[in-house]
Amino acid sequence: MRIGELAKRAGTTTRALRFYESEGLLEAQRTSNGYREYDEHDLRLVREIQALQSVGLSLQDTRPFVACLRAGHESGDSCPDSREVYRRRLAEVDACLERLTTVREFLLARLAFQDPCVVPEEIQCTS
Amino acid sequence: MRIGELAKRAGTTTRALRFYESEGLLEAQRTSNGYREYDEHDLRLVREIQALQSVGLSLQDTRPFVACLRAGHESGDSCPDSREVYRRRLAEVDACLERLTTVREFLLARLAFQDPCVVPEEIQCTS
DNA sequence: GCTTGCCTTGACGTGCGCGTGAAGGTTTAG
DNA sequence: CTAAACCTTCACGCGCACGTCAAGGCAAGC
Repeated sequence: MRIGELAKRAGTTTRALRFYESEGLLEAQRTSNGYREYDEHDLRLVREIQALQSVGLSLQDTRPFVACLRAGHESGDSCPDSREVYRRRLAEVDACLERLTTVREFLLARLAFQDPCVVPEEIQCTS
Repeated sequence: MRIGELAKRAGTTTRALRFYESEGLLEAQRTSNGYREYDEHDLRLVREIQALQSVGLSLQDTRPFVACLRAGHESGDSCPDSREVYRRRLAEVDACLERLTTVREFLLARLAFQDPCVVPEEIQCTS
């Protein structure tokens, strides 16, 4: 399939797919006229990238997973580097949960006109 | 006190304080030479802004609190608008907690080689 | 053969919030 | 006298994942 169809099936845009390629995450065969040609394997790869992004991983973080799939593994998360990324993200999420719980208590306390509780230093909590 | 001292006491920069002023959050008396002159009340205001930011509120969100203090109230969060901001942020935080909990379960499942669970659509979870 | 709609590359723009940097000048402190 | 602190305004940065536009090449239906 060509890039437009892949984009449609993956629910994204051609621009995003070309961007992934420029980042070395997605490779495409080329037909004689220069068009990119993809198969089901590529669709799966894009879906993997999307799934990883949806749990808050950056595009850079998806590299080990892509490499793992390229190396022939059944799933992208069976390689050590991928699992390390998972562990790192898990630690981030845990820190975020703790932080947000504190924030929540602060808000509840203020709404209840109680003493303000102390909110500790900042942590990045994204997506 | 002048802007440098206020910045130091509040643990911020003179640039940030001027920025707050440009946003209408902080007002200053001016001495004859044009220098900004602040008092303890202003320091308290800056600290309030910082506290609100630390629980994930934007500078815009701090406006009602500042207005409340300006209106002469003892604390910035005793006015209806301020409390509405708290409630809105609380709802955001709750959505974030739910989302991050799902993400956490996804990561744990993948790390345990179990079936991947579905992660729902994205929510902004910042600070 | 003409229109429509794919596709190509490349350079630059966007959004967002929260400031920061630089330039160029005046006042104060020691 | 000199360095540090202050003043103003305009513009720029940052992080990241793309979006937008430009200028043009193929393909397929009518």
